[in-house]
Amino acid sequence: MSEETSSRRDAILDAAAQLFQRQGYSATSMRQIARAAGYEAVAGLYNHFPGKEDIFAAVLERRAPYDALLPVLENVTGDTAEDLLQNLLRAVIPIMRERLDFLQLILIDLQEFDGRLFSSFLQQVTPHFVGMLSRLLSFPEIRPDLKPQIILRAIVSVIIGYLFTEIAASTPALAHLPFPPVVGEAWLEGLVSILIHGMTVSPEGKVK
Amino acid sequence: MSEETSSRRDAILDAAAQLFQRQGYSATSMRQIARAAGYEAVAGLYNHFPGKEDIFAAVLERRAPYDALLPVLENVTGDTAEDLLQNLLRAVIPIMRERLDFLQLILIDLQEFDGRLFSSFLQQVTPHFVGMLSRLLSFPEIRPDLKPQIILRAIVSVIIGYLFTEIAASTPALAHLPFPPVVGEAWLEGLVSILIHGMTVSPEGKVK
DNA sequence: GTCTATAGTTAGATAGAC
DNA sequence: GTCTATCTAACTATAGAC
Repeated sequence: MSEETSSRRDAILDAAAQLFQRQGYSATSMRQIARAAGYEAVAGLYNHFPGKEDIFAAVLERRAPYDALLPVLENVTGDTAEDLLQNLLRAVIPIMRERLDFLQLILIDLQEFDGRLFSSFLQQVTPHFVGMLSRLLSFPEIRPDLKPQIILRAIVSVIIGYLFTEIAASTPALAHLPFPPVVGEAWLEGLVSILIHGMTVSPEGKVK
Repeated sequence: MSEETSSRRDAILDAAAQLFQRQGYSATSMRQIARAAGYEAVAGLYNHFPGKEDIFAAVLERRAPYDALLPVLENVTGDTAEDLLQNLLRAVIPIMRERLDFLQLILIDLQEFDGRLFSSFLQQVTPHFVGMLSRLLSFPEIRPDLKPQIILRAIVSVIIGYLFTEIAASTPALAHLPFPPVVGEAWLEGLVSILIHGMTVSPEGKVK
């Protein structure tokens, strides 16, 4: 494997990633990938990968945000539960937002390969998530009536939901809401605030 | 259009829906649809639909949960904001959970057709969602510092995130969490409670 | 390692008998 | 409306010259 071949390999993966995201897996042909990667003919691809599925697997592995995500889950801290949660979401959501391409690839994996590659991603990430969760639960102000599983699912749900509404918000269909647009970090801050404090103020000023 | 042809048409749509969900759009062939619908040959399909894209569009339209969703958004009420929110989520989430098939079809639409059909769905649903939101905002205990757009997005995010973690929870990769399983309605109740009250108890017993 | 050429298969769609 | 038969085009993958 010389330096030339590895840069060719990278060109293939970059081209394939773009095409898979735009068109899906089955709708993207080996010929399209070859041409986008600078080849005249399909056959060149088979010098680097055994087949189409292997290209997709390599693309997904390459785009997985392990490098950015795992250190955050390992190291995020805070003086209070609120502080920790804010630091977590303010770190994780921008990471995932910059990798919406990875999210799209995961969706393809769920449809075309029954989520096999996604499962392997989850198995590598969840232990780190659980470590973060135990630090969060050690704070006394966390409501004792909430089970850890439910807190974990709520956090993950908000992250996923935020990313999806981010995609949906870019479609023209949602341009007709009778509200002025909210820009930048305000979205994230509002969501964090709701997750931590809720959207209501209890009449007694006391929660539950 | 006799009764026979319309039942044939239904058979085609049911067969196509299953195949599209399992395999995606491009990976599902007209021949597969024809056989699953009881035809010996492909040509039979073209007596009912001009082409493959038209079959997919008809499938999506047929599976869209307008009938169950719109009345809920129109009519849901409550004595307090908490009551209204609980009633809303407890009605909407089971509806969507029973229609996870629709969610999968939407994902296909996002990949294969740039979300064109999803946009049309959103345009029909969002006005009803906004109507519900204005009733919610009329309650005095809703935190005045939260903008309506952010509350709306938080609600939608939680619904979407809940549905996705529902799918992810069914994969074997998540069977190894060091927690006992939570069953049934407890998931939903916990999520609603967090959305309304947050996951922390403020030290002063006062929000923000 | 990259090319030309092509094998072998399958795709969506159609013509015409019945 | 459903069938048999078939068209044209595209697909993944490979063999072999260079």
